Amino acid sequence: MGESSSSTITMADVARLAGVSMATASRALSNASGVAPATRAKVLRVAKEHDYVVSPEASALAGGHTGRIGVVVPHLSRWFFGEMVEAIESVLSDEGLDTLLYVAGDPEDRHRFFMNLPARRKVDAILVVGIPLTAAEHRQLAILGVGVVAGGGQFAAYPYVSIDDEAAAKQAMDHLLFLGHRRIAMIDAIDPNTPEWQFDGRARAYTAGLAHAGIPLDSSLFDRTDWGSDAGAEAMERLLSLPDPPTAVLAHSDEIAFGALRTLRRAGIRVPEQVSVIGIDDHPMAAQLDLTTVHQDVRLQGEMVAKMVVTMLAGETKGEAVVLPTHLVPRGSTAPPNR
Amino acid sequence: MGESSSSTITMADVARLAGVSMATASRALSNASGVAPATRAKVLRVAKEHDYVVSPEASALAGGHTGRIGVVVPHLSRWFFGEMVEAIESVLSDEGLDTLLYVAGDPEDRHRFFMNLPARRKVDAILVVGIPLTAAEHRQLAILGVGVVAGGGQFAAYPYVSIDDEAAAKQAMDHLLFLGHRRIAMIDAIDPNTPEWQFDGRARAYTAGLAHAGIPLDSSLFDRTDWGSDAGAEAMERLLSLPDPPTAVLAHSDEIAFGALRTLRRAGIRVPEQVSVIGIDDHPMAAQLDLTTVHQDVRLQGEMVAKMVVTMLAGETKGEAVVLPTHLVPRGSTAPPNR
DNA sequence: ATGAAAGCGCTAACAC
DNA sequence: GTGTTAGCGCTTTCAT
Repeated sequence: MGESSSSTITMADVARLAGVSMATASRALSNASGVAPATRAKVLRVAKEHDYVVSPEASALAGGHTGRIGVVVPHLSRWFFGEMVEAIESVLSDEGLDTLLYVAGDPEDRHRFFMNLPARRKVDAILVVGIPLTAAEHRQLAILGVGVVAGGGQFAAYPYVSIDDEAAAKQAMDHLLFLGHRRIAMIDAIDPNTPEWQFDGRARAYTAGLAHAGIPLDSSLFDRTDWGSDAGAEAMERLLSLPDPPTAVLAHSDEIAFGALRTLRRAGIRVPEQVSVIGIDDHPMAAQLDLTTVHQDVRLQGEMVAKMVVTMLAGETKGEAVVLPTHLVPRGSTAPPNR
Repeated sequence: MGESSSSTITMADVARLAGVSMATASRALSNASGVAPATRAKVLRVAKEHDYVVSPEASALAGGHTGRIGVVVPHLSRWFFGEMVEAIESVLSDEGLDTLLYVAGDPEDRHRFFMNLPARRKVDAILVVGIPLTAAEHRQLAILGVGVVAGGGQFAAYPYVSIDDEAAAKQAMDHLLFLGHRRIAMIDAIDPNTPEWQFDGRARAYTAGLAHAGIPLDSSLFDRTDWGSDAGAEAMERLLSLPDPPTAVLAHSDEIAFGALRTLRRAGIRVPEQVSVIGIDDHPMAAQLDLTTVHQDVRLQGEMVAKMVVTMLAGETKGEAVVLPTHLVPRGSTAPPNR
């Protein structure tokens, strides 16, 4: 009854109670080798009886590692990242590692994160999700002096887990082309000033797909904007106000596609009869909205990238890169063109 | 050029380099009082020059606090929790506190979290989001020996920030009743075996609203299921197969409402002409789907609950509770009944 | 297999 | 205002 006098018990106490030295107690508790089974058992029993857990701070100070992994994401309110972090946390906690979360989405937070490095001396490794790093950021991360693994995007500099963005977008483009579309627009989430040589994979697949089909690129059909459904809605408005609107739209993501669908519905334009729309990601709401899209397994990516850091921590650092497959999910928002 | 020899510099080094004692260096660096401005400046300069940051482990060990807040959520892939955690992390990081994330949604994870208490000795406070605790869990949390603050739900035991669920659902019910509906169904996210005396606020508002309008409760119209749009879709199927289907549906959440809308659309039933649907939360996709709903400010809740722990840590522990207002957002999914 | 002892890097009394 | 001195609770050689 009542809380057991929560007066923190130390390892010294446990050692004494078990009739062994602190060294032995430490070995037993940390599951190290060189302890007689019987001794280990006794120590463990005493520890359990007194509800003892080692002080992570002291352990880290003396031992050199923190047992924490820093996870850096640009957002959490977007489904993709929430799902990813949920999967990562699940694996890490199974491994007895803690997740230290850093949200560094908008430019200001991002700058602060990479300049101040709040994770310094606090983590054993860093997991960067969905943030393609600049050279300067890459240099800053190196200061942390810990391993880095990346996920959910294309990163040459670190071991990573990702889909092939270009391949995914190609699957979407192939679908539209197969249906017979030739006047195809893309709404991309990318800075409008980005030069062609550093287009993201999805944009490259768009231009390549057109080129391959012998369709000249009409720059008015290549709309660059923000991510998010509002941006998608506005982009669709621009596309509709064109003298010769597209018969099909490839959205950089499902969320952008949602916005495009909204604009089309409000304009009274029927999908897919008058305009086809295809997204990428297979967001949970895509099924709801009957949006044709390209599926990627986000949860699996999170699990794999988390396992990758665990492996790295274990010292078996293979500088690997895992690329997960994607596939088309045909639904009701795409059909052959009527023009 | 190259990484500055990352050999970790200690406070002793900084002190020596600045020509002061470690104590003074410590005071200067921790922004404590009792240091001559000039001295402080010098220490700070030396520290910056050598790119020094204190060891959190050592500091925690000696000082007694960790600088970390444990944040416990049931999910992250759902918008509500992602948004909440994003807001919390934002405030905490502004305060120089780190966010230790724990996802304890499904029964198994939840049990493990509360039994093993992985956060023990690792955090200065705990923030529980969206998990109404059982008495046993409450007792377990006490073992942590740190302050607890709750958010996103109704919690009597701790200081908390939340909306008034009953009031929010009442706003929805009032709207439906005002429109003239009398055959109103509710799809609730609650275990079907829950006795009436421990209904959640939203369910209470439903039964109370009916009673107030003199409408007898038809238990076949009160559908209890899981959260999530799939559950909502299935519940709507059940409601449609009733001999006398409802003219309006109150969904426990927007996500459930999304599922209901899907079923209605697939059944070719027009909304709101034949059936009205109203949700609660004002999920970003609600606007997209033109769903009438009750708005709550999730981001603000996250910010406030985070500030509450900061206040608590500062010692000004007011056992307060903040209840944020909600309001109806009329959109196109509700209209007067036609039957 | 076990123990003794030396830190890990810092904070907090307590003196001066 | 600044310095001295104990620890904080553990891990880890190095002995035994």
